[in-house]
Amino acid sequence: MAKLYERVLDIAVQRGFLLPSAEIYGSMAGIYDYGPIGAPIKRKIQNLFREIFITCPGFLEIESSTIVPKEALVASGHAASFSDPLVECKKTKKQYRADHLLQEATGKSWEGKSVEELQKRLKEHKITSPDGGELGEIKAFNLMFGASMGATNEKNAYLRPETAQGIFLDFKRIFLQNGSKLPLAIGQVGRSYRNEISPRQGLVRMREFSQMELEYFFNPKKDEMPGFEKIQKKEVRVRLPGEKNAIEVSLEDAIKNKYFANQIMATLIYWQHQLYLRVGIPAKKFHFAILPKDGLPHYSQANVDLEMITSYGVIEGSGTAYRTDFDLKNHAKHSNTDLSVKLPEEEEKIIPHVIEPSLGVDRLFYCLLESAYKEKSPEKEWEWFDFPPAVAPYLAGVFPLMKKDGLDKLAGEIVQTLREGGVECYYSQSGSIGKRYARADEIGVPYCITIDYDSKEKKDVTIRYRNDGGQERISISSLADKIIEDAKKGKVSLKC
RNA sequence: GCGCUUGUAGUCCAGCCUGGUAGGAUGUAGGCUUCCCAAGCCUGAGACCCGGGUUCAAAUCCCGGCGGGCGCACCA
Repeated sequence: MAKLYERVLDIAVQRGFLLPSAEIYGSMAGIYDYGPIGAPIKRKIQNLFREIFITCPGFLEIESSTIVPKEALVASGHAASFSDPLVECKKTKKQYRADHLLQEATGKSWEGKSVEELQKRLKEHKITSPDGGELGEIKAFNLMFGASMGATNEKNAYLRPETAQGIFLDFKRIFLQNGSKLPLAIGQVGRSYRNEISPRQGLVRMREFSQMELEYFFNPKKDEMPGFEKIQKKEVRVRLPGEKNAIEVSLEDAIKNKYFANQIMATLIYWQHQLYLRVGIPAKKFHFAILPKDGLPHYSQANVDLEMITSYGVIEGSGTAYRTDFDLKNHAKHSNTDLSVKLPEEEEKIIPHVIEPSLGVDRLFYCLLESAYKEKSPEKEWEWFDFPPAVAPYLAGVFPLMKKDGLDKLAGEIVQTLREGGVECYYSQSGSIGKRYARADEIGVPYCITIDYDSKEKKDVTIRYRNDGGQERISISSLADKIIEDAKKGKVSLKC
């Protein structure tokens, strides 16, 4: 019995959700193209993020460059922490991290030390591999894609390993151009790149992937969130360090118990909870894991990971990090630029603190595929997707019962009417009507419109609902409004 | 990156062991059929992952590469 993820990924490629990138040249591991069906779904997920995280008054969206100068990533700590010193056991050919082996032997952390130093210490402590073999030379493996800008072979730039850094680099000008006050929230949706040693698990570990991030800059002395009282009783599922199961807890209690650093962090987590629900991930399939202090990334003071439960096991769908002033402080130092700000309420200039939710688009997309996937059943003898209308690739398919006698022409007019009425739809006249319904189910289209001989006389059509196969007769003039109205009912309530 | 395994039309699969015209199903395009949950008939287009080797001859045997799956390692 094949694993669910295997089947889902197969179907995703077969039905045009995903395409293997550069397939005619043999494909590339860890890189996928989004096909004609997948691309609109991804776009809709990203737009839901925008709707929830960026369209609030005072929230801004930017699009920064994907190439980042080397110095910026040295300052952010990525140049050091994204480079793994790997060493091979000559006997078993297994790879180990030199700094981890040293840490085991000496009890102290060797992270970020130079290859030369680690090599010296390995010899000094006469360290052998855990398999008992002799160790080879250390090779630095950089998780970032290097780039050479200009007429040089030197790697003087990198493809960004996260979208966040662009926001920090642009912060000063945006702050000054937008009222010079805090809080200030800047979001970004875009591609990031990590040169994974061995990409696996389809969309879970990719070399090129998309992120949705928001940097919420605030005065650390004023960490309230406007409007928090409206949502403080809302509950999210939280998993505590060392615990296996998640528990339901209200946002205000989560702050009291120090699971979340403050109201800002609690709000940004609640918005993620809403985004996942609106994309169609069932509440039981995800929760927020509180990271223990010693498990934090190099930039973070507090971290909450969104964990998704999938057939791969638990995978990380997002991270919410309290980055403090780490990034701005380091960029200020390395670039020799003053990134502190003068606020009306403060005597001295301060460096803003930042809380950042960082969401993986591709992982969320995958999780959606897996949770919407439906096996064959007595009701439907084919595999289909139960996408909420908000993220379905099309809202409707338009089919003439026969492709002659003017039915095709009338169907073409209805497609036009629907598009003008704001309904994304597609047209198909191939095969029997039942076959076209099945095809629509297979890519998760929620509504099918069929034009028959009566349609010409009575100016009405059949609308067919994906999930129960039910049909009703409806006038052409009210069709677009009816579909839009129905699609809205699939929505979870709005925030803000 | 290491080990095992795998690669044939858009998709699923046969052929490979034992070298000799690549076959089926499904999809797709066109035609016929007043077709509402993958109906039927006719016609057409469509494939041996890439490179090298052995051989008169390679989808088939051998080597290498690339991709997929599993295990190990790695996973900011």
